[in-house]
Amino acid sequence: MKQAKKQLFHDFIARKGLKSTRQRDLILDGFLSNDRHMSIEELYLALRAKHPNIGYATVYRTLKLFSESGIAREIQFGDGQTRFEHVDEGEHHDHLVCTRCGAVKEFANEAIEKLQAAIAESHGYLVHTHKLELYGICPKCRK
Amino acid sequence: MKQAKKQLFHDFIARKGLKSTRQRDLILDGFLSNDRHMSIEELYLALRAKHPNIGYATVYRTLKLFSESGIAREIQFGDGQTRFEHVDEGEHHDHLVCTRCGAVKEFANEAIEKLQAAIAESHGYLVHTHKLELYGICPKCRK
DNA sequence: CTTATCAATGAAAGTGATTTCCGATAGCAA
DNA sequence: TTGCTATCGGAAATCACTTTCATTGATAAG
Ligand SMILES: [Mn+2]
Ligand SMILES: [Mn+2]
Ligand SMILES: [Zn+2]
Ligand SMILES: [Zn+2]
Repeated sequence: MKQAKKQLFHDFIARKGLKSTRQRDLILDGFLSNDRHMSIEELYLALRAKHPNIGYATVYRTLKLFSESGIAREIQFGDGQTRFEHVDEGEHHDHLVCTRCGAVKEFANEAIEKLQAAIAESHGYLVHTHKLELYGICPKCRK
Repeated sequence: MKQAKKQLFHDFIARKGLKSTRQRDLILDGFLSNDRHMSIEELYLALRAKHPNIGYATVYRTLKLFSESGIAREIQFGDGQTRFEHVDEGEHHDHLVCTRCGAVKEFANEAIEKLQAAIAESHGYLVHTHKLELYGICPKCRK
């Protein structure tokens, strides 16, 4: 699955006539082997620990490429940091976010998805994305 | 209803020992008589047209006060601008946002709200807010 | 109706998170 | 191996707020 994403990204690189570079591979490895909801800075610092002179701008640009290639998606939990999560082919989920510790729980609910589609339909909108986030306190933080 | 909100805000001002100023009244009027989902800058520019030396910082601070007082709520549609919408006592709604022209349609769906509560419950989260936004193309933009 | 007091205001400076610029590097086609 | 450019990394620039500070003005006291 990690291999599949590497493959997808390499195909994307080739298709677009972009170059395969050491940095892109490092960043891809870092992204794929870390938490599913990392901010640019978190990934940058993690990579920086092993590769002292990788640039923030390169991490930033490469994450954008991951989004374009379809292996990542930008998310925004309202804490001022843009985060990126892994995208699995044909899968969709929404988020439960702990406002105390930042923990993120993913969930999928077919009934809600259907209701959303019906609402969009009834208002004549052609929906291409949606965002459903529940903010609260996680079980751990509730003690 | 517009009067009710003015009253609520004046009560808030009094309760907090804040001052009633010409600017706060102007901004309140501007906010109440405009679109329900304005960014700080949009409101600032609209006010500025009639009152050339009102400050951006004042609009900003006053909108925060509106939120505190309960007559407004901050929302974030992911376009990088914070928006403020009117709050009606005891009412809740979510949004359909046109990614072409920016049109916003409000909707409320009790079934979805119940499903959300059930999901939070099943994961042990104590939810205090949520965000549900459907992004797509509005009927007008679909032509 | 003054005056004194201190919150409120507006212009400008400061922040934090990107986003872009630019001279130096390094893939990769020839 | 070479030469052409895409990429890189560090720095500068942007953007959307957010705070600072000298001045102004709402209000309570006299
Ligand atoms: Mn996720
Ligand atoms: Mn609304
Ligand atoms: Zn938590
Ligand atoms: Zn539209």
